[in-house]
Amino acid sequence: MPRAGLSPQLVADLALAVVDEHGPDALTLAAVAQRAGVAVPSLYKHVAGLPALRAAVALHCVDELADVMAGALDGRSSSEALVALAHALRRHALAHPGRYAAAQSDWVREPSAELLVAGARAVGVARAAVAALGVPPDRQVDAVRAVRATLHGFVSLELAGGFGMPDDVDVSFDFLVAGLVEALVAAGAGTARPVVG
Amino acid sequence: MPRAGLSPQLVADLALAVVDEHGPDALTLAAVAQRAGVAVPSLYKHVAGLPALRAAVALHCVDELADVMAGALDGRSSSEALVALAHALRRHALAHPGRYAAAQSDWVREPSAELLVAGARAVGVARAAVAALGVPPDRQVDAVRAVRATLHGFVSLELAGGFGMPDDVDVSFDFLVAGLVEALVAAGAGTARPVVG
DNA sequence: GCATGTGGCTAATGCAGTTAGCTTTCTGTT
DNA sequence: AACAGAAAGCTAACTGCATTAGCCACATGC
Repeated sequence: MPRAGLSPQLVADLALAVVDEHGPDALTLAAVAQRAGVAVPSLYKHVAGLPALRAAVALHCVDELADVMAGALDGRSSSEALVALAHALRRHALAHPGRYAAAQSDWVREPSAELLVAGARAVGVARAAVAALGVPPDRQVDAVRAVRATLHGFVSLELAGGFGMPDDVDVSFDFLVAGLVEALVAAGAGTARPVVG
Repeated sequence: MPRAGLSPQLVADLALAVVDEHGPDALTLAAVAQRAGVAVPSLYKHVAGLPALRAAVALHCVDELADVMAGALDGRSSSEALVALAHALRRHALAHPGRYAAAQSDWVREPSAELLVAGARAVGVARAAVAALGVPPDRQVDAVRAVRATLHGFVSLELAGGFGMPDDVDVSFDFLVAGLVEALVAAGAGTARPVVG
């Protein structure tokens, strides 16, 4: 019985590969053990159980998503920033649908503090984007919620195969993002000159 | 061994109750059998298995959602219709989170023809709403996708507990819906007078 | 009043996660 | 170099779930 040379990191990487190839629902200890060339209980030497493995994968995916979002903002301002964020997020989700799904908050039953921090970082990036658009502070929470709802709604419907019509989905996304930017800019303008009109 | 008097309908109703109380993930044959006061294999006399039971529940939930949406449109026109649809959908989802989740397309692996028809009906209602807003036919697919993405995105994030900030979620929703209506009206106006401006 | 079909049941199988406890291998100290 | 102990693998066993097979009893129809 030669040692397989596992480690918590390697187990998490294998789990990530499963999620990448077959989606979060396919993440089972059996699948990971098979990839590791190891019996299922052996995994418990490196990870506390399935929920812990899920938590590790989710943390990685949320961090990655936050990185993608932050990278899109880099060097851009005003509406360009939000548009770039939107496209970067969708591109990432389409390229790694399993990871995107694993980053959603309903996949892990009891989120750890680390996971909450990672999620907060992603939200912070979105907040920076709406701030760059001129949305005043007292509207930023609403604006961030609008951004998240819009982008997540579109991408999750698209990934779930919810768009049956043959019409170009890229066009629909551009349409949606344009409307979002417009609405947020208007909100900014509205509060920027509160009593003038 | 007195007969329990089950029927496919009754089994589906019990399944719906499980989904209502504990969410779609908690729907197991064991849970339904317990409610029915019956051994698990007995259920197979009335339903083909767990996937079939899920399909039945999903069909009911999608139909119900389409009804709610259609009911909101009743007697309303222009932007009022879409606003009413939005609030009716969110109200229904918050009142029956399990049913709303069960109505999503990723919950059933292989949707039946019936389920697709029910989904198409819901989409048709959304299309009627955007048409009432003056969105021209060649923009309606984009508009419907925007409506679905916006509403589903917001509601699913809210149900997943994704909104950590203490700020009023009702206000955020109104903000989002107002922006959506505005963007769709603008799209209608834009295509109504294509070359004038 | 019996024959039949239907609606229950128990038993058994397979697959998932998890725990316990054993053995082997690596490592680090003397 | 030898050995002690920790770390990493294993098998065995248990639980909960879905599913299938096959049995038995009730209810109905002739």
